[in-house]
Amino acid sequence: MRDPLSRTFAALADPTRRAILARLSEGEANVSELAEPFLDEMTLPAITKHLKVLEGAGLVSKGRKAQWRPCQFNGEPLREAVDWMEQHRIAWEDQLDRLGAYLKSKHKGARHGRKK
Amino acid sequence: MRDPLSRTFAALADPTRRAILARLSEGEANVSELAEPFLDEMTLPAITKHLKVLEGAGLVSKGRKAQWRPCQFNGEPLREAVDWMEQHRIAWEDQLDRLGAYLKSKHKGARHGRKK
DNA sequence: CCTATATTACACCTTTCGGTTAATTAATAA
DNA sequence: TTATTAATTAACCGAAAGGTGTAATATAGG
Repeated sequence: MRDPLSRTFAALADPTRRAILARLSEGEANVSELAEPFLDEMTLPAITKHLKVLEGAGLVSKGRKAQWRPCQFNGEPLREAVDWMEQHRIAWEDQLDRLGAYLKSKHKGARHGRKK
Repeated sequence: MRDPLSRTFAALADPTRRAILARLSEGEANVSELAEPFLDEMTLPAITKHLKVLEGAGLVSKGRKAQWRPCQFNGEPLREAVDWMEQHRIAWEDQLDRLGAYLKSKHKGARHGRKK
């Protein structure tokens, strides 16, 4: 996943990472706070790795305060990702609209014995 | 990746698959048509696999017309994905707004020797 | 039936992912 | 200095991802 968009989507393609982001979108937290809800499912190094993926995607930035690493959410990369999705979702809807209009016109044409 | 959201994001986390979706958002196409732009980078079975990932995420549906498999885009799964991103992006912006307001009030307080 | 075209299935390989345990660094506190 | 807390690093593992080449499967048309 070299390109930024792929990195963003890949980072989001994991429920643990999404949960971490959801937590961070409420406000900053350090690593052990982020890890706490998952410590019955996985260990701390696993969380460290997840955070590194999120950092790599630019979705999280980590500071330092004594021995703690306060993490912050960064929603900026989401914009490009949302844009991509919306652009193609809309193209798809337009496509459906055109299909619908075509079918409708064809039906009318059949009923009236002509097109338009 | 068992949950639908993870499947959607994972499917989008690959530039080849995104290109296929982009192509399909313009209108239906069969497998070899979709493969054509990539045949110098990879083989047909690779495309078949990518299509299967996209199908698994519900982003593409495949029909059959003689020996061709016309593929269609389905933008429905994108809705949930966009919703997730927007929800947290907005929470993040609110967070920034609150921080900005706090800093501003603190500055005023410092200038006037009191808070509020 | 035979053949050509479109697509998939199968077996395999290499790299990445998501996790582990154990050791290590960094900073505070006693 | 020693101990404690927070977090990372390193080495390793199994499974999944993303490819390949080769065979198999539809389907249409002589």
